[in-house]
Amino acid sequence: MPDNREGFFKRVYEIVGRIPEGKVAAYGGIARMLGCPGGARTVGWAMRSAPEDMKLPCHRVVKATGELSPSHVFGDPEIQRAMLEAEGITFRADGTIDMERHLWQG
DNA sequence: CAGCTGACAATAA
DNA sequence: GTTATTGCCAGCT
Repeated sequence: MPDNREGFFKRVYEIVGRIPEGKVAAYGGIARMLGCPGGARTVGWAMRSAPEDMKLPCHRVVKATGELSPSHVFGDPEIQRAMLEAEGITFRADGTIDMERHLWQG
């Protein structure tokens, strides 16, 4: 495909914005949709640079293991947890998400 | 121009 | 089962 890195951000924003409510996507999962299976870090880095103006549900993007992203990202550790809980995401006793129930695949 | 960093993931010990 | 290390892509310094 023609534009790859040019619209990498846009591509990530689009995928993240397509995550349905009550579901979560892994960084590596999104990277895989983009065609970059090893671009897990790049996806996360794109989120960090993603402006709030996009209203991207970054809280729906978590690690492949089901762990939430580092707390310092949202400012407080319970922010993402509360958001996902409000969305209908179920957490395990470890505080990780049930990827088997909420793992979203494009 | 070259090297480093960063919201990860997978493999090895 | 847990911990440590390496690999990946794109943007910055």
